[in-house]
Amino acid sequence: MCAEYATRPREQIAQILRSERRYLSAAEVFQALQRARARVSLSTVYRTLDRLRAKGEASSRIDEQGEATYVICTTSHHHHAICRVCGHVEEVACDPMERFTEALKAYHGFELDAHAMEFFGRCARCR
Amino acid sequence: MCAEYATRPREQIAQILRSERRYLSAAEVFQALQRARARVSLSTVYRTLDRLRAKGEASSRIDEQGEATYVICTTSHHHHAICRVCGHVEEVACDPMERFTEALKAYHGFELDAHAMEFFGRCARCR
DNA sequence: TATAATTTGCGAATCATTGGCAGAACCATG
DNA sequence: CATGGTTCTGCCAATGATTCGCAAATTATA
Ligand SMILES: [Zn+2]
Ligand SMILES: [Zn+2]
Ligand SMILES: [Zn+2]
Ligand SMILES: [Zn+2]
Repeated sequence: MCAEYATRPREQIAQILRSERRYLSAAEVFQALQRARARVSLSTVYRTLDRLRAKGEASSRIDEQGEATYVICTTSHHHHAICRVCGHVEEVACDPMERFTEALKAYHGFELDAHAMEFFGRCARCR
Repeated sequence: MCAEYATRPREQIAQILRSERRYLSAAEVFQALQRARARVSLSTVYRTLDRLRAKGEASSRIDEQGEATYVICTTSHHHHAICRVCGHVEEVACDPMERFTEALKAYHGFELDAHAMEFFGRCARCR
C-alpha cells in the first residue's frame, strides 16, 4: 500500500511547469495542457500541483487575485525574485538572513524558526 | 463628494483590531463584534478591513487555510514577526535589506523595487 | 491475463468573498 | 432642528476557485 504510480497526467503537468519558469495557477496549467492536446482534468491538475508542493518539488504562492500559483524549484533553502514584467522567477540565496535573526533576538526577544521572503522588480532581460 | 464618514461600525471594528495585536480574519472580527454585542454585518467587516488596508492602516496576509487576515500596524516600512504560539505580531525594522538588494543586482542582474518578508518563531513572552 | 492498489474524471458541494440595491446614517448648511 | 445630498450599511444573491465522493480507468506485479 501507499506506493507511487508514475502516470501520464503527472508527467505532462510537471513538463509544463519545468518549461515555464514562472508561477502558474491551476487554470493556467490546465490551459497549457489543452494547448498541448493533453487530456487531463482540472481536478488532476489541482491534485498534482498540491502533491508537488507537499513533496517539496514546487513552491506555491497566492497571487494578487488570491489564486494559488506554483513554480518548480530546488529543495535547498532559498527565496524568489519575481520579475514584474515577464514573471520570471530567480532563486536567491539567503545568507544576510542571519542579521535579521540577530536583530530579532536582541531587540524583540523573538526566536526565529522560519521566515518567508519575496522580491519584486525587473529581471536582467527585462531591464 | 468623496468625503469620509466616521461611523459606529468602523470604530467598533478598528477597536477590535487595536485591542488584539494579531492577524484576524473577517469571520474572527465578526465573532468578536457579536461577543461585544455590536450589531455589524459581515459585509461591513469585509469592506472596512479592505478599506483599512487600502489606507495603509492595516496589513493583510493569507493564512494557512487560504483566508485573508488583517492586523493594525504603522505605515512606515517594516516587516512582521509572527509568534507561532500566541499569534502576537512584532514589527521589525529592515535595514539589512540592502544586502539583498546588492546581491540581487550583482549575481542575478535583478533590479529590486519591492520585497515582502515574514518571520515565524516564538515571541519573548512565549519562550 | 488476473489482481490489487492507485489515480483519474466527472459533477456536485463548499465556502470565503464580492456585487447590487434599497434604506439608514452622516454631516454641512440655513 | 429640519432639509438634502452624500456616504454607509444590511440583506441576500451571485461568483468562482478549490475540494469531495465515487465509479471507471490506469498502473504495477506476477
Ligand atoms: Zn523579466
Ligand atoms: Zn531564507
Ligand atoms: Zn507569543
Ligand atoms: Zn523591508
